Amino acid sequence: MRNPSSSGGTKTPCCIKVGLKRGPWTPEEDELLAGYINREGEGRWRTLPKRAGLLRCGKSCRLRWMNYLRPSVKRGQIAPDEEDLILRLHRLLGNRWSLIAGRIPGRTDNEIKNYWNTHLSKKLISQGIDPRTHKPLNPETQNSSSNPPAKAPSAKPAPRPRSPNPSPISSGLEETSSGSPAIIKVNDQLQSANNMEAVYQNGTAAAHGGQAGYLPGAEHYHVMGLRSSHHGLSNEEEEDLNCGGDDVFSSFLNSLINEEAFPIQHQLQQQAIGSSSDSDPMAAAPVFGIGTGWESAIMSSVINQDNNSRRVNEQVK
DNA sequence: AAGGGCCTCAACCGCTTGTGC
DNA sequence: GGCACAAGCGGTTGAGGCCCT
Repeated sequence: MRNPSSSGGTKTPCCIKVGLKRGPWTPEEDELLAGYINREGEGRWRTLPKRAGLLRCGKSCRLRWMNYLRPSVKRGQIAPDEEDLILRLHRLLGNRWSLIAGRIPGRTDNEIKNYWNTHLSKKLISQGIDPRTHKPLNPETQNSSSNPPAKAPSAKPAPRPRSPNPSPISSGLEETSSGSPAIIKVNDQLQSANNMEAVYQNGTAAAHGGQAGYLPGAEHYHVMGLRSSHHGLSNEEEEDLNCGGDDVFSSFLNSLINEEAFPIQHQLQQQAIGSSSDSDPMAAAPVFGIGTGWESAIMSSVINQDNNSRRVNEQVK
């Protein structure tokens, strides 16, 4: 795909540095990689290419496996319900594609990211919705067919400073001085969701021992309620993880995703039916109450989760 | 038919995070 | 605490196909 000679940065890409192959994968390479991983399993990507007999860097192998060769990867069109889920999750999580992908079986973060950038963001813009904040665009630009924003810079996610806990919500708060209280509430709640994620990551970090075959992020995905069939655990182990794991964040996310969990909002939506666009994401924006009590549930469940993870890790050993 | 522009998405890059020593 | 290494993540790129004129 990309021209190797086009990478003219100050740093030399690893693949060029060691004279490895770049660009599109050939069927032969796919076969080599898939065959090796099926025999030996995932992991140790840095040394995998040499062991598998591939002239690729480990990163490239990992990406090819994760995004294309992995058996669980679903190919083909994004279904309408998947699209709706992506929209809802993006409203909740922002550009956190791996988190979004984790909740959509068979879809990869790359695929969802591409689909968002090429389809959904444009769709939102055409509906007068800012794809970054899920808030209405400037009313002046709204419903303005003479000034289509298809190629507007906002169609692509704006570069954001990297941070340990990137918060898509911050972008939603930028204009809250003029925004509605409902949006502020939403964003407060979502910020809490981000914090919750951090709690979970911290809470399970101790259980992430360096066992052979351990896939970083696999338990994290589980904890986050992200069903992943490629984490290297058997069904029994996965069930063990599920059992008693609480998966509160997953439940929380589900409750956010499911509008039925928001009676007020649902009521508003019912009222809005017929009077506004049925696919208006803002019409589906949940209106949160304060003090749901989930935070304490999270904290207690973290302890259970941690203990449970330790137990499972012992079994894996 | 041609060719220019647009669109899609696989692949890459740079950075961050986690872990072991 | 600092360093090195492995892995994951989000942003970006560009080849190839499609569409329009």
